[in-house]
Amino acid sequence: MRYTIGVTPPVNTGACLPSALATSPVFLLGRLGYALKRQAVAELEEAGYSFYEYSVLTLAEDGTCKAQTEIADVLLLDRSQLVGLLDGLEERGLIERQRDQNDRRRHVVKLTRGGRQELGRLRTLVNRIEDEFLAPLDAESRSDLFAILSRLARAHDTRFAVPADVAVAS
Amino acid sequence: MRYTIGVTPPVNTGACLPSALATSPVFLLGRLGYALKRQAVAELEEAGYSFYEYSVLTLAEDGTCKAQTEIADVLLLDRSQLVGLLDGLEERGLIERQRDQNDRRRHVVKLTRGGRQELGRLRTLVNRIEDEFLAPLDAESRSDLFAILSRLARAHDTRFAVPADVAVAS
DNA sequence: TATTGTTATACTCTATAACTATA
DNA sequence: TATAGTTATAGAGTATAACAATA
Repeated sequence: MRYTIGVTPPVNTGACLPSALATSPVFLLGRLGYALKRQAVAELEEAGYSFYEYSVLTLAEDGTCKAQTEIADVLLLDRSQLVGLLDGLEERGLIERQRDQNDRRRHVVKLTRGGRQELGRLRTLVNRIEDEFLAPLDAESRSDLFAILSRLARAHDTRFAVPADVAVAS
Repeated sequence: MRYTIGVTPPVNTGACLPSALATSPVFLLGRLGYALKRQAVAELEEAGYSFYEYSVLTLAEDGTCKAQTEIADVLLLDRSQLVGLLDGLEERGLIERQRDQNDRRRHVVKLTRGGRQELGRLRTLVNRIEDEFLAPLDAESRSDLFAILSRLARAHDTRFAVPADVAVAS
């Protein structure tokens, strides 16, 4: 591992980034995104899960994506990658695969009771990591950041589109 | 490649991310950082450079890091990785390695005139990509975002520390 | 013929260890 | 003995192609 926050503080060699890099949005956003995710990946791994497995459990709970292809598409990974992930989760009794009776090629992925419990644990873990990461910001800055990131995400990635009714309801 | 903005718009399969993921800072920040960097990586590659090569050229221009170990530390990559990068840049006449006369184990990395020219081209390229990425935001949101990201970066990564005098001067 | 889930394989990065020359 | 640069190797993660079952 090369870069984490919290667990392994970055080594201060005294050297600083040149401002041409330190003030570049690509560099800033790329580095922060990577650092935060790295931290989440590390702690999830300690808990026995990969970040993908956490994402898959979340998607299985949501239930909008039933078939494996849909799950893979939403998570931007290949169908073939998903197979091994689901195998592991199924062996641990966290999800179940059932044949879709309408189209027997498809598998419907369902979260088990145990899977729901584990997901709750993992979500608590991730929430704490996020809080720690955002700790240097006051409440207003946090909500500003969230609003701006959401706007960018919606503009660049249709998967972040918010169904209007849902947005109003919740 | 799985995820780019601009060049290859994300495929809209109609499926949306569950809000538990879409509203998660880890997911948002991770995804946006990855997407922006991915775009920069893709276009730099078309121009004949890797993102690391672009970073190395920038560092060589800055001149604060002279030895290879220092450059590697600041860019969070291993010394051994840097060797090949510098080989390629030197073959193309963009940088030069000279023995440090005070400590003959060390190499001093210098940007050549040609390297400076190329760096100018690449920086224009990266600036354009960043502008396109931030296009959905108004000027105030952009400066808010930049301020917040900078604060987070300084809090979590000492390499982003701003020497006080430099901060005032520029 | 096209699609779903699956399997097997290849390739790219990155991490690690070991070597040399200098200190 | 420790450090700078280098080289070579191994591993993780990902991309690609091909297969069987079903539509």
